[in-house]
Formats: sequence, structure tokens, C-alpha cells
Amino acid sequence: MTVVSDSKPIIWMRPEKPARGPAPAHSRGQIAAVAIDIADSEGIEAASVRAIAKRLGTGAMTLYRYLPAKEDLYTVMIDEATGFEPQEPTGDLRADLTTLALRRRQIFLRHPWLAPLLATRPIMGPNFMRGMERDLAVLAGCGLGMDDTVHVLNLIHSWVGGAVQAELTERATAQQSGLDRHAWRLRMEPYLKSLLETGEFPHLSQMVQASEIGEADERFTNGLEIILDGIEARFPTAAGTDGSRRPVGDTGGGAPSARGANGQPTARSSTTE
Amino acid sequence: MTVVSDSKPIIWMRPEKPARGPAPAHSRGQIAAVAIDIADSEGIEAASVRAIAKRLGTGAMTLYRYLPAKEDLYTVMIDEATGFEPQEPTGDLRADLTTLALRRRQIFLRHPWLAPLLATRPIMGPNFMRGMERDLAVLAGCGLGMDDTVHVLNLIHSWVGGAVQAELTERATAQQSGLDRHAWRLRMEPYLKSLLETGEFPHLSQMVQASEIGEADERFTNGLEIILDGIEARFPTAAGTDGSRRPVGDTGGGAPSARGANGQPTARSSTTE
DNA sequence: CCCTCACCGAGTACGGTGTACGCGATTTTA
DNA sequence: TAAAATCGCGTACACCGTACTCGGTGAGGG
Repeated sequence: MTVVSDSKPIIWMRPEKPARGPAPAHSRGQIAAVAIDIADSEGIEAASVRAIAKRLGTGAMTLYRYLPAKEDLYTVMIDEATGFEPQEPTGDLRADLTTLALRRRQIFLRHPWLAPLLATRPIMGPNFMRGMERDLAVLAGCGLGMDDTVHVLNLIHSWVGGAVQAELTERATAQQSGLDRHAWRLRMEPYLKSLLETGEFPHLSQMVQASEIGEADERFTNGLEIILDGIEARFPTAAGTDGSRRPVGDTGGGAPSARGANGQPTARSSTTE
Repeated sequence: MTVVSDSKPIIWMRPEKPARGPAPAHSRGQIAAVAIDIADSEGIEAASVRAIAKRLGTGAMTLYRYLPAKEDLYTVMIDEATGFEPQEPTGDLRADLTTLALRRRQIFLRHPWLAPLLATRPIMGPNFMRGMERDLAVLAGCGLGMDDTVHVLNLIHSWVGGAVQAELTERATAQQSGLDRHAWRLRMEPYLKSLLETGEFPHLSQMVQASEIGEADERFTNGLEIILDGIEARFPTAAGTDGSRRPVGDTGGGAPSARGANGQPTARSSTTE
């Protein structure tokens, strides 16, 4: 029988301390910390192997004693930056989900490179797993069943990821514009003007001059509220609503928008005509 | 006086056809198409300048006559892949938003590299702008005001971006696992097992063995339904609900989760249990 | 106790990337 | 027809991740 067992184990199964030789001068955590520091301040692409090694006062190839490939560096960075903070379930689904989402957003904002990396690869680091376990426990503590929990968590995570990503892009653009404010406007202005002047974009130009977009924080929480409305409606818990239960995947028969957002009478005349 | 006007114009303002010299052998669109083709089949990182040039049967540096930097190649790729399809507003907010979201998802699924690129830079290409204008028009056609339109569109776009990104990662993992199914499991299995065996992850292990996650399509539409519930509740339109209107940012009083998610009476206990 | 061998740190080197520069050929304008 | 503008593109450089290789270090087994 062909022995296939030489498939290299995942980074997390590698023991940190060697059995025999001299003690390593560094550690995965230390390397990850330096990399995170660089990535936070100069961008993820500045966190090259050589740059990290230079900061550590060591040779580039030395790092490969700790991390077999660049991808593993990312893996460890992600898990390190993700960190772990416990969260006690209050039993109030809305409150708990809000806490959960806001924390997640904070982490992403603290490390602008994290969201893109996290979004494009499967993550199974210990910190990440602990966070997952915590989130599951929190939702279970709110009275949700396992299936609902998974759905809700998925929904929240996706939304936070998407929203924060948009926010980060906007922030990056703005801050580049902060250093280069003049140049940026100078580059974009004529193009935008030429576009809007074609008359093909009536709504867009109206938006540009009319709409106040508001602060990022505010927009995030507003969006979250709306999603929570939807969640609470479909997954009622002890701390919430009546016992009526509509399972996932059921839009509610023909009438889609069943509910008034707040306690309103909901004199619903949905989608008539 | 220092002339600042030498800040290079955005790629979209560069005229395609030169005024004087010999006719170019290629075009931005052609280059972008080739790049998209490569990126679709071999991944975005395979779409290197040299690789594209080789496919075009030309020298690498030739491409720089058309696109001043790699970043501009991305810009053009994004706009090309985004494309543009008109959409007539039906006046039904829910239906229109669904159409809009599903289409957006389809585009992202067709070009797996698109979502990550789109998410990390500001986009102003003509196709993208046309799409934005169309979306604004659609929502306006549903009776939403400008501010609400912007909020709703933001919410939907963020959600679609986040959800599709998660879906793509999962798909990429699965397909790598398709080629390498054995190796992948062999790598991950022992680690996962060792983690779960610690007993620190009761909910996680329960999830692993109990929960059916369901198809991606289904999950997407389910999530969308929930969000649409929230949106319809807060932004009632002619085709929708009662006239009660709660402005953005108002949770409905001091108590965060104080509200019955759906109006109690609302006899409609569809699919109760 | 010392030998041995696993392991460390790190230099060198290779194939890849994006792209600055420069040169000769080609076409349009004056 | 001369001049100007633009094209295709080869060469070269800095930077990237990393395979290979080496001599030095220090703990374990005899």
C-alpha cells in the first residue's frame, strides 16, 4: 500500500519547540506580530519576508524555519489579529448579535488587511475556532436551534464582511486623498464632470449633489438594525416575540413583506395591485 | 507659477485612438478580454503582464502603450467584466431588489476574481457607473426617495459582496478539494479531530455533525429574503406596506430589542408549528 | 563525558513579477 | 518631403517568494 502520510501537516500541528537542536531565536507569534505591525502601518504588501526579517534583525531565509510558506504567515497573522474575546450571552438575540457584529467590525477596522485576507481563504486557526464556538454558544444562549444559529451567523458574518470591506475601501480612498487630496480631485474631477455632463446619469448626479451619506459608524449600525429586524422577524426567540415561527426558505406564501417594522398595527396591504 | 496639471488623467479619459502615429495593433478592451479569460480560468495572479502579452503574441512592454500600470489593467478588467444590462423597474421593491441582487451575484460567480478586486478599490468605470445609475433608477421607480435609495442600495451591495465572497471561498476550497480531495482531508482531519477532542468546542462539533448547511443558491436567497423583510419594513413603498414610516437610525426608542419583531396581531402565522 | 545528529541561522541563487528607458520603424501632419 | 508623434518591444532593474546549501550549536544516548 502506498503510504500517503507524507502530506505535510497543517501549520497548527507543527510543534513550536524542537526536540533536539538549539532553541529557536524567534517564534511564530513574534514573527506574526511583526508582520501585523508592518501590515497595519504600511499595508499588507509591505509585509514581505525580507522586510519582516530585517525588522527582526535576521536573515530572510530564517523565517522559513518557522513558517514553511508565505501562505502560512498569512494564516498565522489572521489568527493572531483575530484574537479572542469572550462574550456572555445575555439571552437577548438582538443585543447579542449587535455586540458580536460591532466587535467583528472593530477588529476589521483595526487591521485593514484582515478582511480581504480572511474573505479569500478557509480559516481554521485556534483563535478563529474559539471565536466561532463563542458565537455559536451566544446564539444558542438566545434560544436558537442549531440550524437557525448557523443561518443567522452566516448572515451576520457575510454582512459585516461586506459592509466593512466597503467602508475600508472608502477610508483608504479618503486617506490617500488626504495626503494627495489635491491630486486626487484633480484627476477625478474632469472625468466625473464629463460623465455627468452627458446627461446619461440623472440619478447619479442628483445623488452626488443631494444626498448626505452620513458617518460610517452610523451607516453600519443602521444597516445592522435593518438586518436584525429581518432576523428577529423570522427567528423569534424567548426574549422577543410571539411563538409564530416561519422557517428559513419560506417567504411567507404570496405576501412577502409581512411586518410593520416596529410594533405598528401592520395594517398590511402588501403588494397589492 | 507651478503648473500642477501634469497629474496624469484617469485611464478613462485617455483617448483610445492616437492622433498621429501608426494605428495600434490592439485595444484596451481586447487586452482586458484576454486578461479576464486568463483570470477566469487560471486565477487572477496568472494574469501577469507577460502572460497576457504572450497570448496576444506580442511583447510584454507593448501593453504599457495601452495601460500605464497594472492597476489600470485591473480597472479595465473590472469594468469590462461588470458589463451592463438594463433593468426595468417593476415598481415592486422586493422583486426589483431581488433581481438586482441575483444578477450581481451571477456576475461575481462568473468571475471569481471580480469580488475581491472590486471590494478593495474605488470604481468609477463607465459600465460600473451605468450600473449604478440603473440601480438608482430602479429604486426611484419603486417610490423611494434619494436618501433611502442610497441606504438601501448600500445595504444590498454590501450584503451581496460579503455573501458571494464567502460563497466563492467555500467553492474554491471545495474544488481544490475536488482535485486534491484526499490530500485535503488528510491534512485537515487530524487537526480538526485534535481540536474537537479537547472538548472546548461543544457547539462546533455539534454543528459539524448535525447541521445541514444547504446549497449555496438557497442560502443566498434565504439571506436575501431576511434582509428584504427588514428593508420593506423600514422603507415602505407604494407597492408595499402601510404608510407608517420610521426614519433611518431610529431603532424605535431606547430599548434596543424592545419591539415585537412582527406586529403581534398579524394573524398570519404561516407555517406555524 | 563526549559523540552524534537534529536542528538552527543565513548566504546564494533562481524564476517570477511590475515597469523605466531607449531605440528603430511607422504613420500623419505641415 | 521633413518633422513630429506614436507604435512595438528588447534590455535592464528592483523586488518578490523560496529551494538548496552550508557551517555552527546544543541536547540525548552511549
